[in-house]
Amino acid sequence: MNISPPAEILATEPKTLVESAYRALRRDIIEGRLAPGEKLRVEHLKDNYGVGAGTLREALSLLISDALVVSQGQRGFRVAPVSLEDFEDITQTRVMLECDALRQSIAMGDDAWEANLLAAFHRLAKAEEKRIGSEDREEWEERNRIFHEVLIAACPSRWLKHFLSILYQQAERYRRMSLYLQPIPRDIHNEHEALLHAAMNRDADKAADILSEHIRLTFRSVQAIPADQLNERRQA
Amino acid sequence: MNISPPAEILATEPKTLVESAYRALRRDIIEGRLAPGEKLRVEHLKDNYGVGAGTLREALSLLISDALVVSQGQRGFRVAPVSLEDFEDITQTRVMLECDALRQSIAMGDDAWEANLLAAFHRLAKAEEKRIGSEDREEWEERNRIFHEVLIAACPSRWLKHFLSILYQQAERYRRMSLYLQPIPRDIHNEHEALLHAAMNRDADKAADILSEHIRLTFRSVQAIPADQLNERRQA
DNA sequence: GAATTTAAAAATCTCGAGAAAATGTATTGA
DNA sequence: TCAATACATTTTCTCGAGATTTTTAAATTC
Repeated sequence: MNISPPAEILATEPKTLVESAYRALRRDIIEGRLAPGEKLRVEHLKDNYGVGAGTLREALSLLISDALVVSQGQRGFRVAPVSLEDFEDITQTRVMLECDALRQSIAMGDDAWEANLLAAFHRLAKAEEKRIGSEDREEWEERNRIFHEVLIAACPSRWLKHFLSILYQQAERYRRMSLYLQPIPRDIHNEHEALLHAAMNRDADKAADILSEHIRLTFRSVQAIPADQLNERRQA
Repeated sequence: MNISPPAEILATEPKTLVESAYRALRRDIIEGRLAPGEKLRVEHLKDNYGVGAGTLREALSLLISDALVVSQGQRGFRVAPVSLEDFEDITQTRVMLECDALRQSIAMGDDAWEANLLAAFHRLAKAEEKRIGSEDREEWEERNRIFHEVLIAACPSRWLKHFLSILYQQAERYRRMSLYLQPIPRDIHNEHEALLHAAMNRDADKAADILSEHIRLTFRSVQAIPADQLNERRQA
């Protein structure tokens, strides 16, 4: 068997230097190597990413779409700041949109959707087994994202899915702060499994309830982070 | 009296050439001077907007945030295409988000919000009186946007408002196609007035109903446009 | 000592030219 | 006639250097 997620979810090759720099920067921001609020000096960064100044500026402009970078005219770029208030907003907005998208997806999903969902869950479960503090962390992150995307893949609204992809990215940035600090992670596997079964049984109400709680739990674990550690840089 | 809308809604001066080009391009796309799907050649456009190639590329990158421009690596930029399917999606998503935001705004709005709302409606009404086919059209567009923004201004969710501003821009692009072609506009004034009163009376259900219908009516008038006129360029 | 002014330094913003890729056209061969 | 290949043109992408603005620091004044 060769079950794989839908093509539009798989990452495509970067064709230009702008896109490479864009992805590298996005990774560094989401994973916290560039600290929230940090100033992004073009002259300094262009060496790190091996591109020219104009190219880097373009990549930074693209990151404004994702609200991972902010800029004010003549005062350069900064990593978007973080706050508990902001993450609460992200969480609530995401609950509303993702539940709606999930209901639509459950209502419209066909056999292929079910198959993709099952496959995505399986891939995620495999990554969860060996996740204990290794470098498979990135693998798990990727598969978790795909599972959530496949869940709502059958929702026909492109705009809803577009907004959710932005919110997911934002949430991942906060979530990593929690997982990085928290020694005892909650049992995410069971939540995913319950979500899978509710979706496969086409029980939209139950699935939406589980998803809401799933998203809100992440907020609570971030809420527990000491405020002064929220803006810290991680790793090099 | 010097009642004016909240500062964050008022347009700020462009401080850089990138921003100027960004705004000029955005205007030209929304108002249809650059046709949907049209190729945006940097070498050709940089003269029209009086900036260098790099600067124009940066402005185009910013327009990707607004989903008014699309790009594929090594194949340049294009004006985002339009379709009835897309506008239906925009409409539905906007109905959901804007009604939710309106309910929150009605629940949280204070006296200042009421005053701003009343003022915004008054300014809009004045523009509606003399709107019949003159160049005050742009004035009306601006005041219509501000009225809708003030309606939901008391909603505390920044993300909701951010997404709505994107959707509003998109909808405006479609709406202009309809108003440009349609000789008999519907009575938008009464819809706005009913919306104002429901909001001032804090009747969230009624306000949401009116707003839903208000947004959906726009979709229907665009639906009536012949398909072959949807992708046409307007004016020079 | 605090606040304003002045000057130096750093960073941003901007442009035009060159390298890489894609598009369009002509040529060749079946 | 059609398909495939090779060439020429167009366009995109990329870089480094110069102009403008902001930031930093020191010096002056009250």
